[in-house]
Amino acid sequence: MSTIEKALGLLEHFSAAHPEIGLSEFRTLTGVDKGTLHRHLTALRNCGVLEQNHSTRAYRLGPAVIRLAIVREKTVPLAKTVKSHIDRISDRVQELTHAALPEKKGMTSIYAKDAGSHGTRVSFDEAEILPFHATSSGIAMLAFSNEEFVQSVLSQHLESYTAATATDISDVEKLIAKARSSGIASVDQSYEAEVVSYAVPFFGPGGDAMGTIAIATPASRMDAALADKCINELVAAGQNLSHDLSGQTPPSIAAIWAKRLEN
Amino acid sequence: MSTIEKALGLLEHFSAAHPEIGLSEFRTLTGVDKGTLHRHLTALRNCGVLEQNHSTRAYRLGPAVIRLAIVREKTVPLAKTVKSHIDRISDRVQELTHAALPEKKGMTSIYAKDAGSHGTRVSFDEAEILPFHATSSGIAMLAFSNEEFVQSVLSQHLESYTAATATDISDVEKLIAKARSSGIASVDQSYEAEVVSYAVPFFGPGGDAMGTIAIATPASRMDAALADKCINELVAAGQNLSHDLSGQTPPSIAAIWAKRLEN
DNA sequence: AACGATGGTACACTATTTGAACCGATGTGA
DNA sequence: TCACATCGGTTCAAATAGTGTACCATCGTT
Repeated sequence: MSTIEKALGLLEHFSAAHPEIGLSEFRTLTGVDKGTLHRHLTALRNCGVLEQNHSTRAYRLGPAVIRLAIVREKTVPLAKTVKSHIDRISDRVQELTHAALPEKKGMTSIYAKDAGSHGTRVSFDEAEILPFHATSSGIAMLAFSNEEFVQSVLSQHLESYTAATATDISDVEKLIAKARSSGIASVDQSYEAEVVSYAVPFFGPGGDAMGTIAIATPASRMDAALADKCINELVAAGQNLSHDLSGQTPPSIAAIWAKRLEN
Repeated sequence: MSTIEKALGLLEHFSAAHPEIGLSEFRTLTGVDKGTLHRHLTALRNCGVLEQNHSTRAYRLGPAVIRLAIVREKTVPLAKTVKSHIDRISDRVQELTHAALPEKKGMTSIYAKDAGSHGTRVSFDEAEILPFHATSSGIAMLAFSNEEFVQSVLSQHLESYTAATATDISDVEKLIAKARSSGIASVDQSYEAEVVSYAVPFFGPGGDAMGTIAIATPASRMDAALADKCINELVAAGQNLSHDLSGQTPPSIAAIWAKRLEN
């Protein structure tokens, strides 16, 4: 693996829950030698990708990533487009709705909205990492990605989060197969207890899945009527969002989705 | 220079005006060997920092930067804080107001607002790179950065943008000295003709300048009264913004600013 | 069909990266 | 106060990964 990939891999350890990481902590997180780590971290700091807390010397993400994100958004106005669809669904279904993009370790949510006024609601943070095998977003992504990527994900350790988490490769493959045939992924309390969710992918130019949109609700509130509503909204949004991003929905999925909306 | 820095340096070539860059174009931009470039670019692509246009094979910024920016913003809520101050100034002065952060090649604007309803207005793009020596933001930043950084900037070629651009080191140093003594930087049509601007830095914890806020107006509209208004707004915002970011304004500047606001 | 672009690849050479050992500062408990 | 632990950071010989030349494949154009 190139040093570039090793160094950039370090950035994956930063999250909203873990925004600053010191040298020693990095060593325990990664197992990489201290000297090497230090050189990588200072290189990243010199580029503005990281900066250091003056008092603790711990590293955190730096200002350079802001510019990159702005330029990216001007290049591919994904956040803006996604936002409008999520807002619409959230408004109509009155449940937590979010969009996520694939990263190495899982899907990372880039926007979430909960318009609901219910007493119980699903808690959720942007930039959270959602494991592929245990969340509807992850299954939806895997179901419409190339087999090579699926296998690389499934060959890693499949952590268990609740009693219902699928931790066997064959079980996850069943979820994937079901998502492929139905055009929609669903999981029942497999990542967080008392939370069920549905997800669909959206497609970019070239017909490959770019990311997912999902609805998560408390298990107690989910029934056949709500499930139907969620699925219809997601399928419609999957089509429209792909279209807005000048993407191409693969014909096979387009057919399944169209059939779903007829009913 | 480490390979990490070389590779990440490639990202500087992407901008809103130049969102996709092919291999050969990169070669002419950087002068780096094609083989090396290709390996660096694919490494960045593997990390999600870049992605490739399917049809043209050209590279553009990838989805990974979105997550990084979200996490960064959750770590240091700069954009949010800056936005509220810019909106306020823009509203009160009715002229184009923006905030910028230092990058290697110059200041990059992260947020801009033009509340003005005038016939003439300054055109402006976010993520634009503003050269240090020719813009008020750049001078404001240099004036309150360490001397080592100032010299590294001044020792590079100082491009001329208008007839009024300061291209001599000594001329730029005069602008810097003036900004240091007055607590505010100003340039008169030195980057774009018919545009004059004022800028102040804001400070982070540790008392070092994190970035700048600036007002730019058409030269025709600027007079002593408007200049006074701009300066007062900027100075007040420089103080407040530094405070909101839990930063420390260095005592010397704090004194100059306080004096300014007394009048 | 030859040409000139383009993006991408293979391999010998060598320069960069690596990691064990070391340094200095800070903090802590006996 | 002292010894000890822990922190971030540095050094330098050994080894690995990076480099650039040369070459290949594909696409459009002439």
